[in-house]
Amino acid sequence: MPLALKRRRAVLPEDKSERRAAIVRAAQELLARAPMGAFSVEELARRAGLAKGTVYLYFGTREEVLLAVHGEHAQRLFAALGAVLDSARGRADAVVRATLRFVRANPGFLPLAATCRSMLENNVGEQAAIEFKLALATRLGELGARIERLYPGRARGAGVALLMNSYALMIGLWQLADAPACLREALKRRDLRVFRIDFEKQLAAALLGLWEAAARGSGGGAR
Amino acid sequence: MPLALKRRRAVLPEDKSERRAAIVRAAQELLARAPMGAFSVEELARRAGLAKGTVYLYFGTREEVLLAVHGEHAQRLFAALGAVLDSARGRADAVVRATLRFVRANPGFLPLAATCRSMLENNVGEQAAIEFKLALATRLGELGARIERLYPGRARGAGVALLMNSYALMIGLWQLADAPACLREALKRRDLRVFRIDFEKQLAAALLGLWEAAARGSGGGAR
Amino acid sequence: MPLALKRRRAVLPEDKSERRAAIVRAAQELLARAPMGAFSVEELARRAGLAKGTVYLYFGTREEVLLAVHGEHAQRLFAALGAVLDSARGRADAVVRATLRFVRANPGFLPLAATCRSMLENNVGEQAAIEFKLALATRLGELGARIERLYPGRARGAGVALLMNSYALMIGLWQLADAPACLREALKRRDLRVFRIDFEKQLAAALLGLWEAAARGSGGGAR
Amino acid sequence: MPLALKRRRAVLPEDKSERRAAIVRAAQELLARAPMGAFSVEELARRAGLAKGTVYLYFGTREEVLLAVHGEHAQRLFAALGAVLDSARGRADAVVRATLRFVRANPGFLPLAATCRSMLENNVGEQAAIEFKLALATRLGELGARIERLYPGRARGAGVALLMNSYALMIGLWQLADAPACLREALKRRDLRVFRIDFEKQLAAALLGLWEAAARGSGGGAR
DNA sequence: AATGAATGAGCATTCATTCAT
DNA sequence: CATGAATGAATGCTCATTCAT
Repeated sequence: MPLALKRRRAVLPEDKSERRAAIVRAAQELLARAPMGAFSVEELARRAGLAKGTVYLYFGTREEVLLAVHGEHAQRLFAALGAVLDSARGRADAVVRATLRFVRANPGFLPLAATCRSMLENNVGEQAAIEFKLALATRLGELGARIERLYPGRARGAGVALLMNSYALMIGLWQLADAPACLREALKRRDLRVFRIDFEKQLAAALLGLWEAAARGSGGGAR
Repeated sequence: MPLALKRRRAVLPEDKSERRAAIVRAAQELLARAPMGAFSVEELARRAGLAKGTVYLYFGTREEVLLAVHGEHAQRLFAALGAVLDSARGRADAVVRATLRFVRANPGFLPLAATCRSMLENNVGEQAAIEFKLALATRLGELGARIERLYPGRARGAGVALLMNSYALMIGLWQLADAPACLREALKRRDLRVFRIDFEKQLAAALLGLWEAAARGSGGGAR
Repeated sequence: MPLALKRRRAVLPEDKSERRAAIVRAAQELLARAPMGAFSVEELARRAGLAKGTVYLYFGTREEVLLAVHGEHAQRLFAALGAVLDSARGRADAVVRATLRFVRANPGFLPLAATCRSMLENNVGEQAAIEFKLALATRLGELGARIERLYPGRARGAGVALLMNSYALMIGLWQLADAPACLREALKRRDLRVFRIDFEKQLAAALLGLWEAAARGSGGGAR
Repeated sequence: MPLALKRRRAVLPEDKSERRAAIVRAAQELLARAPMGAFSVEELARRAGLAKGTVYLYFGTREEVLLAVHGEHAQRLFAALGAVLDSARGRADAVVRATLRFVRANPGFLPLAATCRSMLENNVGEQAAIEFKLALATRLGELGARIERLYPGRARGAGVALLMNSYALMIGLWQLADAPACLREALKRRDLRVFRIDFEKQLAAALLGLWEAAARGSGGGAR
């Protein structure tokens, strides 16, 4: 005699992916509060209105949920960039503005992205990891190709490299710029002023350099 | 009732810092084997030939040991860059070569650097965090200033910004490029070839772009 | 990856409280062997045939288990006193005899009672502490009221005060009288004979004085 | 080459006992701040202006220091009672007043007394335990005898028993009455008002009953 | 005698994951 | 499918005590 009220079962495929999405959504909300994957599966399940075990029907491990969140972020970022490639024909300043807009609108993105690799390293099934990478790979390839078409004369692979360098700058600078709570106070000291980084400004400048160079055809064309 | 053959006591200040250094060294060795701070204090102490409690005489928490390792890495990197600014007058290709040489010679550097922020966030005393940042700040400031002298006409702060962007690129690209063990195999798939990144090549190209631009005076000069 | 032969699950509320009771019982057994809460949660769980983590499904901390044991003792003592108030109409000698009988039958009671306060101080959640006190408060109030009805003319609160004084005497005298192991031998010395206390005899005499006075109406009626 | 400034050596016996006393004094100060032996040997030594190791030249274990503090408290209490037996010829109300005055003046006394037995149980050498008890035994015997002389007609041992019962009441009631920090708030609840004990009032009443009965010759005369 | 560096036993607690119901 | 009770591995840190200097 089960005492708890069980959720209606998700039988249809669409119900299932809706449930899966609900979990990802709950994770995003939790991530917005406290940065980094600092929530328990218990919390996640509660927030999604499910039982702990149910989460494991849709995801293999806790980290796979985070990976899904990250994947969704990434898709959204790709979409934003794709849009700007269309609308602004890849003008560097437009790309940079779009990127910053995205970062601002998704406060959970950078903290999560910064820990993405250790997540994969730690506790993600091979299947899930491959699927994640696969989804990225496709979009990344497309986007890279479009960039190469916009900036003709670039080496094969220059578009993807540009995207990757941009991504690397974002997460790298964020790690540098986002002061941990325990240092908030100390950063006011004069001798630590080098670390009072205006993240957006510095990122904007760096990205601009990258994309303008790409547009002009100098540098960055690895691979 | 503690009872064991004890290490010779470190009474003099120089002995003490030698002992401290021994702990850092042991941590570096451990870090070389298994990536990321995946060693227990037990292991660390054993490797340093000390008792667990002794580690806590020299460091406040396990993470502070890691921070010290990272700090030492960073100093070494600064030294390498400083040398090349002297010898090669800051020529971009020399800087890039020195950077790659450093990265190759210190395999523990990037994995640790990539987790540095979450380390600070998690379990490091304010004191230790400040000292760490302080040591960096000084060197960073010096190095930045020297760069600005080499590349005249740059905005105030352009040197430090260049260094930070370089650092960000390094750790960002590494996170992107260094495939977790569980993906080694899968990366052979054709549809994942975008992620078969030649880290050194791509980093070299990106850094070159950055430093050449700085030398020329275009972009990157935030702050 | 947890893996073991698991206990049958306690799904129904009644099963759950049975499981909870099993833990308390195991603690009592352990307490009987070694005095004072000198057992690890590990031991406790093993004895209860559960995993360590399961203990924490039913209790918030190790100390809350001890508190539950103490609470049960106290309820039993109240029951014994209640019975004798009925059967012997509160005659002092009967109350005293019942008390001694209880103390003898529950060898773990006094050692635990004597440490009860420092337990609460140390590691008990507010919720658990309140529930514990609440359960006591009710019974204590009832019992006190009944005493006041038996010994008419007593001040409001005299019953509860009498019970508290009796309790205080019990644990206070026990602390004085129960020689620690390391003194067993030494107590044979002539010059320490003052400390060779016949606990039961002295407690009986003191309690008798207290209750007779209360019955007669002299003293003790604080609050 | 010892770098620290060492304290002047205590060579003469009087210097030694002065040093010992300094340690006890430091412990008392520490006990006044935070109740129960919640200070580390480190703190104790620092406060006494000594090194940790030095404490162990004068005391066998941390708990032996606490025992010495308790012993001193007890001697002081005995002195106070002795004085009042002289001055007031043992009048019950005077004894009670003196007791309360002592308790008020020595806020560390009751918390320490309440944990005294578990201290002896836990980590006190036999020698130290015997010496402690011996010092008490003598004074207790004397005081008991004087009481018996004041209240003639009492059984042999009635004086000591009265003192012990009084002591037991004190510490027992204190344990009952002194609400742990985590309950301060909750005690305001109406259903917990039984536990809002006015310690001094209840102790005074109980003690008065005890001593008046003793003076009159009824009860309490165990042993 | 005094110092303080070195020792290491000891342990509660969390929480991702499983799987019986 | 959904649930949530049960599991147990995993470990940083404290601090009383010792003893080389």
